[in-house]
Amino acid sequence: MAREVRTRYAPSPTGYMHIGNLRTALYEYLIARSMNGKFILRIEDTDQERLVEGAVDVIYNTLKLCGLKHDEGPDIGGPCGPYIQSQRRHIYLPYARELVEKGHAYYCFCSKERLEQLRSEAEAKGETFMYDRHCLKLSKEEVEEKLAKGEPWVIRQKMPREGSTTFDDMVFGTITIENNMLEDQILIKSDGLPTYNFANVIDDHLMGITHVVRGSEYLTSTPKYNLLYDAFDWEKPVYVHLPLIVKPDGSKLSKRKGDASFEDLVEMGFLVEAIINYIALLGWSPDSNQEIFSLAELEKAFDIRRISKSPSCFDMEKLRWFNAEYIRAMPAEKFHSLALPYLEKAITNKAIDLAKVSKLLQNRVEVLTEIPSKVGFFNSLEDYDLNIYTHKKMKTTLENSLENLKAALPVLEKLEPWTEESIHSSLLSLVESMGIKNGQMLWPIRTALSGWEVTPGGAIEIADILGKEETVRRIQIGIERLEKALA
RNA sequence: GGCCCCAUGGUCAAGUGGUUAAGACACGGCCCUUUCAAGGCCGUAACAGGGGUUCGAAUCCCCUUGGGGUCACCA
Repeated sequence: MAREVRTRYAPSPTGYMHIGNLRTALYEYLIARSMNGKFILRIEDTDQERLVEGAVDVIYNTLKLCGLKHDEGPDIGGPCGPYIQSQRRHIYLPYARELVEKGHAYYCFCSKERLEQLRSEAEAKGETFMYDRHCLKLSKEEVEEKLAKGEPWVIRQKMPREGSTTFDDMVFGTITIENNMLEDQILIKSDGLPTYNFANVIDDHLMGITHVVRGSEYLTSTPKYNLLYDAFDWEKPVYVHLPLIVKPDGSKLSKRKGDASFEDLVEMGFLVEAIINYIALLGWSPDSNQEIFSLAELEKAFDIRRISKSPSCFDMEKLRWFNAEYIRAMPAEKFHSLALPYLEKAITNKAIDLAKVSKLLQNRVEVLTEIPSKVGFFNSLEDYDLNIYTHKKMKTTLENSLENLKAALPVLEKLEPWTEESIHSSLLSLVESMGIKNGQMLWPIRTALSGWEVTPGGAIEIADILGKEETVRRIQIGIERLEKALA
């Protein structure tokens, strides 16, 4: 029987969840779920210099928001704990020592200064710097002596100098790297903690990870990890390297350049379901034409073999479309509850029924944050350019607008009860009796009621929401202003 | 620069030797219509270039070009 599939999401807590990281987490989750496996969260905080306060919470919150429930992790425990590398610090050194004994690694006492100098010398000559194995020559006695003296040390992996290393990746296929390209990388740092390069191998093995899923930037260093697995005689995992997500200009997403993180997108008014749906399709495609996927549907449909190799571009427009699809598909009450915080800020007039405004908005909004800019006229009528009354297609002019507003005013003043239906029928029968086009009546009314050229909803819906009193008042203002202009 | 990887419309992408080269976003047009949306219908638009292999290449091989990644006591 095959081993249980186990994947892991192993972020370092930088306090910033970029879209590529999130997609990696999503794919790891989907691979595990689609194969009845386990999804593990492990925090890779071996870089003490980059620790960020509260960063781990960002990770928990994001996973939770997105519904990527892990089966094991720092917060919920599990059989392979602890799940935070800094809390596992004591387990790595013995493994490194084992490697030293076996001849696959060695102590190095070179100072950072020496290395920096060698590096800059190489750079000056236009060469690629690679550690010169200065400390490999040290005898066992010399090493013991330096250790006894308390000289700072690191442990380096001893790479083979000849031959090549080949591995298979589920998405990129067979990859071969010449061994002489591999540097004797540091396994244990002078602070006693392992580097990512070492810790990830030890932990992945100890945690029984079967599928190592990560960005394609790790492709060229994977041979080093396999050499480690071989040195320990451990079973190697299946590798799934993911193509990068890039910006429209082709460069990769980065925090430094201010590219949107997951949190930013949420703040920008995007729904997590839409974000997940969109990024799932960035680099993976189903075997159907289905575009809209819930997380549960993704769990069923996901297939590693359909991950693409080429990098894909993060397209805000497409995300907006997904977001709009989710907004339109949700029940009106749900949309209203999401829209409410934005509406309450934009509309302070308590007479306005915000639920009705939400109904108007649901089909007209792609992201929640654009709500305020669409509803200001409900709150109060601002001065507007009278030229809006003139509309060629509606066949309206200043003159007939005035005329029609004057005709509508008494009808509306008398109207009882004040409902969308009653407004509709009274206005339309007025139109009929006057023998004019609908637009010639409704365009001027909508203009008078809103003062805007474009509004969510038409004259009737707006009149209903505004209420009789305010509707009449705004029409009167329109009449007065038109009369003044035409006088 | 060395090494590794990638290459279908502006974007996401299907396609695994024989297709009129899907679909989606965006864009344009039309319809619907009280503005704007939504919805419906239609349309513009692609196999980077050059060599092979083959009866036949988007699909296989090579070269070129372009793009990306990687070369840390970061992950």
